[in-house]
Amino acid sequence: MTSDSPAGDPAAPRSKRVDAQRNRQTVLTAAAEAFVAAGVDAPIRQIAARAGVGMGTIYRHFPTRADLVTAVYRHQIEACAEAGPALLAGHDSAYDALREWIDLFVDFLVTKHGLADALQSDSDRFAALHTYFLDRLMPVCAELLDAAVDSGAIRPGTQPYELMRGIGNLCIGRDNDPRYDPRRLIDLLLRGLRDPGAG
Amino acid sequence: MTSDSPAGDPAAPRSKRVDAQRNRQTVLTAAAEAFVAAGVDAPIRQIAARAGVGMGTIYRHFPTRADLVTAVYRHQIEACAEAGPALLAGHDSAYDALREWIDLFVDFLVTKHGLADALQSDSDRFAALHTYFLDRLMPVCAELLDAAVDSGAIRPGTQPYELMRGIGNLCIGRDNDPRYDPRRLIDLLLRGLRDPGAG
DNA sequence: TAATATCCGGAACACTGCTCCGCTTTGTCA
DNA sequence: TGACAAAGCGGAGCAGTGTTCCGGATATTA
Repeated sequence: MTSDSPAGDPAAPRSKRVDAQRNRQTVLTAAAEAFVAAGVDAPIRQIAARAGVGMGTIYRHFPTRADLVTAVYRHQIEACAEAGPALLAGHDSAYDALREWIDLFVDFLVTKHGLADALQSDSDRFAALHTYFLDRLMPVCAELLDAAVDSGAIRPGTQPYELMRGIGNLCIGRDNDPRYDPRRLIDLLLRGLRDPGAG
Repeated sequence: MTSDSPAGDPAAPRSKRVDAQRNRQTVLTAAAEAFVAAGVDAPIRQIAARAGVGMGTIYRHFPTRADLVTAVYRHQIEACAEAGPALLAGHDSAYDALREWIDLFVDFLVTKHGLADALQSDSDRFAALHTYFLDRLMPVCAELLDAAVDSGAIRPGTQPYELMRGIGNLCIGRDNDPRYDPRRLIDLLLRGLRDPGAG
């Protein structure tokens, strides 16, 4: 939002060359397709071939893989972040808002093959992705969590970081094994979060 | 237990050469060290160098990485499996037995860096490891779970596979971030499992 | 149009898993 | 003991991946 606006920004020394802008978009599209087909681990060469560009082009626009993944999913991450306050405002029960937001978050993770895996990957390649997710979504989660605690629906003591990471972890696993549904376990988790002494 | 006994088995055509047995043990020791130092993803070349053998030797004794990991941790997996019935017999409350067994399981996973990650790895390299864990531990978990359900301590409906995999997933992440403790989330999970209508 | 800043492509390097086969060592039998 | 066959060993070599780098192509500007 700060660097993409070519119009009349006096601080911006110059706009990107049009071919560069075009390539950036082409790579983004190709990457999105490749991620669907092969997960966020799709080989760079494969993405480059699909986009019809060289590998160098991808690395110039997106120095790390996390940058590429972030760029591809930015809109959806933003949507998820913005849904938090909206849900809170639209529900009488903060707990219901929290639950629905988590549903959104889980849907996002499980439909992007390998995204949850990447988020918890031990490799440094995805560190920036991890950071971006946390920076953007953890405050939202914290707000919902606090509201639910304040309303007495859930017990205090659980930290937003831990909850988000736990949910993310439960979403790991790209197969469609019917024996494993992350949502059922997350449901259990939320149930365990409820304060038995409150409605 | 079936192939390691060289003594007097009439079905065994011949015992392994002593140098082969020695190498197998050397590799096992080196692998254990490497796993501690670099996780279960430690490069084969590295393990080979540490053991002072060629890569071919490792691949001959342990055709897949899962075989190597399995062999290294076999004793501990067995111990975990055998602890199940013992805990059940030693506790009045099946729920307490289940909880303690899960503690054991979690301790095992979190102390072996990257083991939980490997268990849920998308890669086929670890498929056999996954299978071994499940074959050996899922029946144990099922027994404990059934007993806890029968005693009325927890609600029915949760499958052992789902529970084990969920717990395994929660243990993923090799860092020691104090903000994330799998045990706290697993505690929440167990709390959600309890039948609110029972003691 | 000419000059130059920018960008592109992919060869090249490093690292990994894994296979394959010539050579070495061990066990056996006369 | 000596010789032979079977078993085992080592690591070169192939394939796939991430990442860097720079000569050449292209767009922009004067």
